Amino acid sequence: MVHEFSDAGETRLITRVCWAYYREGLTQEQIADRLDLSRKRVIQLLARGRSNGIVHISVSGPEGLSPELEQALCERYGLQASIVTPAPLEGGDIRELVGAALGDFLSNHLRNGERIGLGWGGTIHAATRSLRQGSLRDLSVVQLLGGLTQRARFNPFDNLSRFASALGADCNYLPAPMLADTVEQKDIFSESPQIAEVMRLTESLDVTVLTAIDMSERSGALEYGVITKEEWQSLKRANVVGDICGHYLDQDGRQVDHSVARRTLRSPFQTLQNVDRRILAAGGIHKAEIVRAALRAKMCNFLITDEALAKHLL
Amino acid sequence: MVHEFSDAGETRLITRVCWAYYREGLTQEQIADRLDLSRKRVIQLLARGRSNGIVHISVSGPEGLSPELEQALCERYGLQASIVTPAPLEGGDIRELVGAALGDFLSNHLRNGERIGLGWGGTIHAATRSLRQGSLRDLSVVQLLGGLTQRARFNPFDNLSRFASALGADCNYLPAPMLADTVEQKDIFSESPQIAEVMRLTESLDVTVLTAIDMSERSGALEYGVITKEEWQSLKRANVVGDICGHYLDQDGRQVDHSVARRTLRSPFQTLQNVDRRILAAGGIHKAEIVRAALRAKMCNFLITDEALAKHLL
DNA sequence: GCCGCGGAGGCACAATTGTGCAGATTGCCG
DNA sequence: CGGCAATCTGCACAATTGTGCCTCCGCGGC
Repeated sequence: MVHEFSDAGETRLITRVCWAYYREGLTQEQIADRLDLSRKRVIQLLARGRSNGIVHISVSGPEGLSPELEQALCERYGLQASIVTPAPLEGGDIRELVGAALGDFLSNHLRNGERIGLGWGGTIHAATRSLRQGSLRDLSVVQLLGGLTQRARFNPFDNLSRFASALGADCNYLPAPMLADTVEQKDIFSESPQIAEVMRLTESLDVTVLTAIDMSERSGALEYGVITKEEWQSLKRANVVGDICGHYLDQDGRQVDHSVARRTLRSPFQTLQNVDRRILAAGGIHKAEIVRAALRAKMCNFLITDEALAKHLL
Repeated sequence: MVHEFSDAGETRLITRVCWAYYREGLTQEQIADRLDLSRKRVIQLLARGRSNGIVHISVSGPEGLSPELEQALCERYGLQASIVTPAPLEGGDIRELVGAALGDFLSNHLRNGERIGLGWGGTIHAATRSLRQGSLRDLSVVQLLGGLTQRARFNPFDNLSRFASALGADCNYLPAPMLADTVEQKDIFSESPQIAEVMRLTESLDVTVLTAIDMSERSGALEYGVITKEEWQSLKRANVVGDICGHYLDQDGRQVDHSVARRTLRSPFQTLQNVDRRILAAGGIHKAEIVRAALRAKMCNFLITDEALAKHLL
């Protein structure tokens, strides 16, 4: 975490080693000999190459991963495309898998010069590790909702910076808390020139990458202290099933007017709806309700999810 | 080679296994247990997934593989882009490496619905193994020059069919010999409706994938019996340094009028020049002269090559 | 100068992967 | 029905890869 940006020579070496290993098919030992490195170091360089996107491994059949489910989701909910990752054979973190699929998808889907709005969460965090380096130029990334104060495991700021650095994109932070203490405070933030400027950027996005927060006990909202237990209970009483980038929805996809919602600093609903390509990535059955709500509200036209959730939605 | 197209269930299983291995990170043994397969079979399925593009491994730094050389080539020869693969650490077949880079590049570069003209040779053969499956739709591939009669290792027909099946593209064969016995014979072929129709297709290509044949002793032209030893000598005397898809050039990139050239059945020079994106993939210093000639003639605006040849060109 | 810290190399061992071989099974053909 | 060929399985072994541990070295603080 300390030297996020290692020097260029290092990157060079990683590329060379990864090429020799994955393309030329040499063994680690051969590479170590030829390049005069220890085998240990070769292993380490390979690992780094994999984790920062110099090496990119994608898996996809001719018609996608789970053709029927993908097809069915598209038809049922009027999506432009969807990706359904196979159910994990072994426990494993679903966010890793869905995130990997998201990263893959974005690597192929984005075009030079596009502006991307970014949500936050474990899924996006995982996606950064699957973004392919190179190829794309002049991207910029914009934060869609405020940050968290404490150093949580997944912080929108951290999310954004990793994502941007993986793509070599410009970074537009929204330097404000996700949830203000009062509506008045939120308004003060919103009206500050810096924040208003970033908000304006969200009016000309090419793509959004959205994430869903659910209201279950294991919800990230509680886990990372976005909201208090009391707020959580209050939201549940108001029939909220979760939120998409700070927009709280009931099970039919209607926005719920609630104190928490009014105090949340994020790009407005209409602005998000106007974006051409809206990608929602979420996995795990505990997110079924909120994802269904998002689909009903047409908040996304691309869905990336896992087999279990896909089946629940159909 | 027998069951080129294995049944869909097989493909399905491969995808599943590859996903579990490369994405979930399970060991082969775990996968064998969960899916009730022998470990041997898992290994085999993984290998098949890699070789037919279900699994795709790409290696590329943030600015490409050899940024300086790539940059320099673009400037010197007015290319839109170029890719230079690192020099192999160990012997190894250069065509495999350049071909892999070509496959990679095409996987990212092609767009839905495009029509691709295809040359032939070991490089293209290798590229088919690096084409990523899925993502692309409604492509079609057109053969740019005639085929060979004997079952050589790399036959344009074989090349084309592998390439097309890897991309799920339509296939347009040019059912005629690459080199006719006489000019009259060639004309008869050219005028036959079937062949004329395919030739017409080459007038509306979006992309061409060209290959260079050199005139050295180890040239593919001799190796695969395209031309006889006598013709080879005669071409050399006429200052021919090689050919690009049946167009024989001297070292300055001028077309050479020679009996062999006149008898070769291929898409005309002007037609090829009119194509928007013209990709030439060739590696190895023995191809330096013909590649330089091709660059001078502006036959390509994308070049994929290896480090050794790139340095020779600069 | 001394100490502690962090990174890199070397070594050894464990896990994983690749491959060859004998034997069983399947399906096809005569 | 028997034989044959192709394929799969289980097993064993070799190669490759991953990891922990110890040591050495350089560096900065005290």
